[in-house]
Amino acid sequence: MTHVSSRQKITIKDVARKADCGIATASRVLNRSGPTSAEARRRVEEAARELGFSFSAIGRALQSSRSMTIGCLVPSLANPVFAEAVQGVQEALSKTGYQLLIASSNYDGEADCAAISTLLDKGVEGLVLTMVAPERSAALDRARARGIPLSLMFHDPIDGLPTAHVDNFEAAREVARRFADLGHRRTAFLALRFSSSDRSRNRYTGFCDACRACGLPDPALIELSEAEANTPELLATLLGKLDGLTAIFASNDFLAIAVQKAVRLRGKKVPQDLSVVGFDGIEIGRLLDVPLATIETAPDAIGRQAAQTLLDLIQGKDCAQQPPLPFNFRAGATLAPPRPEFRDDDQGATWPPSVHSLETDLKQG
Amino acid sequence: MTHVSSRQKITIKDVARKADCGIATASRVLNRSGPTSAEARRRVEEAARELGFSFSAIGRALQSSRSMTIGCLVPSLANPVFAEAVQGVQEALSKTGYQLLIASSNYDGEADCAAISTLLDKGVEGLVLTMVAPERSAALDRARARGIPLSLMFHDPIDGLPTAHVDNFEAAREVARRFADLGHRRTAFLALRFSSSDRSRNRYTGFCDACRACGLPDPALIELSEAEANTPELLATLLGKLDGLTAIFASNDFLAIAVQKAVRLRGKKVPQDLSVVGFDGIEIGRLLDVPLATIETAPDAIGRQAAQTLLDLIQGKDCAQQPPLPFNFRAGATLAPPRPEFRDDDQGATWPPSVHSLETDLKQG
DNA sequence: CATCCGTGTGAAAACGTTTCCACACGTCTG
DNA sequence: CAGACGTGTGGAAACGTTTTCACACGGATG
Repeated sequence: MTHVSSRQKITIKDVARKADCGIATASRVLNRSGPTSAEARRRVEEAARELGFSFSAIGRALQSSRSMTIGCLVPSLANPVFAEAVQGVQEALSKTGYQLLIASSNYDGEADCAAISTLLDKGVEGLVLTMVAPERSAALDRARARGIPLSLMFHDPIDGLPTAHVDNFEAAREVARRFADLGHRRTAFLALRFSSSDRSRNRYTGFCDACRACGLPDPALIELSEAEANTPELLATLLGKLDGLTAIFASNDFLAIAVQKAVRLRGKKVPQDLSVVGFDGIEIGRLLDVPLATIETAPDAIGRQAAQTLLDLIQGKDCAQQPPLPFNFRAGATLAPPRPEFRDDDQGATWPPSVHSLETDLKQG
Repeated sequence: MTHVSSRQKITIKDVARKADCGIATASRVLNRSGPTSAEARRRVEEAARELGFSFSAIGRALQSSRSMTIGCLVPSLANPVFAEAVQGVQEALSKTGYQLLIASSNYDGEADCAAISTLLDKGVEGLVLTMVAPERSAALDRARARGIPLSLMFHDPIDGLPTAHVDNFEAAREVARRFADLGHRRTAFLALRFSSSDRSRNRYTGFCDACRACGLPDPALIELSEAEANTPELLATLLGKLDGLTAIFASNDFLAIAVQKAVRLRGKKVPQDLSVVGFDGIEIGRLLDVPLATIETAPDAIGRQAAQTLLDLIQGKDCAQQPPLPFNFRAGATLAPPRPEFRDDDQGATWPPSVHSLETDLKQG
């Protein structure tokens, strides 16, 4: 039944020799391509089975220039949103025989250029990308020049590249409207790596846009360092400086939960003293003591759509840009009206405070 | 500067022709292997630059049978623990020029066999695996027979295969001891996909072992279906049936947080009415209203260690099994002594209730 | 009986590399 | 000056496939 551990790789030549036929015939039988006699089929199949033969994808790729591999680049798999998206890509691909070659950039623009090059050299037939700066990336241009099918994830449409995304701008507007409806006026937008993420930026601009449309003053923009995001104490002192703030929109759920913690540290309460809304819709948000209000998205669906688009592209269909995937505002107890005394007060310090002074304050503190 | 979009792939032949030299020379220059004249170097390098040449990894792999690719199989990237581990593998590998080909099994033993075969066919030079059933997997045997370097993640040592793991058994014992020290007697162990995860099983046996050693009755074993895990209401009714239970050990943090939610749903409090300890040490646990007590592990470190071991193996060092990676009990407010009236009471129903009856109850409910 | 066709077959080219080998130069040694 | 040696060099083989091409064989058609 099982076979001796032949350290040496078995090739189709071995099969052909054992079946006493030409390589071409063996190939035809094993691939069910081209005509073969019943007798030849029998002999080849037996030989292949006995030898435990299986094709070398490398030889095959070289000859046919089809590697059956697609490349995927995300900033980091440590971020569950990206990990889920990759899982989605994986699922869509696994039914088709394609394999996934992955790379992560760690939010470094240089690194993701380099990664794309390496993937290209490996002969991937297509690329699913979430980049740091897709607007101008030399590697991306190289890929397009080579005619490699491309599909983006999470990015808003750029340059005619197909992308699977939710409409960050619209989603953020919805949050602003909810704040306005409840009577909030002094709001803030909280982001990590703001400058290196077009997703965060689009959420911010959408948020600002709708604030204006609703007659609210501009939101304060708070850009956190990693240290601040991971240390609720730092976040707490930072929040303390935002006088009169009643509602905060965090650009992901993890930050939103950190804000809740920071508020508790200051002896205040969510939502009475501060309303919080997150983004992403992670499952744990539901299970919290005060369930998190957030924008639900489905990263796995993004991955699946991106993969499907890529497959279509590879097959030559030139598919139009898909509409954005739906998002859903999930109500949660972290969002409520502000305390009455905070309604309609535009007295006191101007709003929003300048971001610059905030940062300076923080560095001093 | 940039070049026309030559749809056609540029090979080393083109470079050689343009530099007016043989292929061998071009190869030697570009690889800095073997001797070359200054003049040849100049011409080849210029030609390569002008043509925008880069090597085809496929051609290279075929010739040298070094694919510079390693395969990685995990149950699912939707589980942040595995995703982080893969990120760790990635990091360790990226410094070495290896690329990662990934596959996920969705907790299906058949699928992970198939995936290993595909990876093998793609010519991976090594495999980093977290499997459903590593004890006996045909594909795994094939890999060993072929002499492909293997390294496992999360599994306890089996069969002489190197593995990067934390000592699940020991970690679980520590939890039992903490329970005992605080005066808990009636405990339970909560797991998802218990039967298909040796990790959960080892935690359970360790937990049982230490319970006995501390003179506690055996813990109740609660094996959840996906539906129960995701629906706090179901979990709540389930908990209601466990009379006298004062402490529960969940085999991951997500379950532990779900338990907290379920307890709240029943109008009870953690830790006063039920102590909860999780496993994994996810960051969010710290930020909860009642911070989660848990066993901290470092999945990325597991990934890095597994990758490093594999690299060593590939380079022919036969490295001994590494000791388990350290875990750390993280104290948290979800763990406290039981209410006094529950101390030392072995009256009432026998403990543990039979798992079977529990399940039946649930199906009826 | 000469042709034509369809079926099954195997040799060989091609895919892009690396590396072995042989060879053509010089320069040094005896 | 004959030989040995070192340095660059390019042709060609090899890696494992797929596919083109030519051919051989038999049966049907003129």
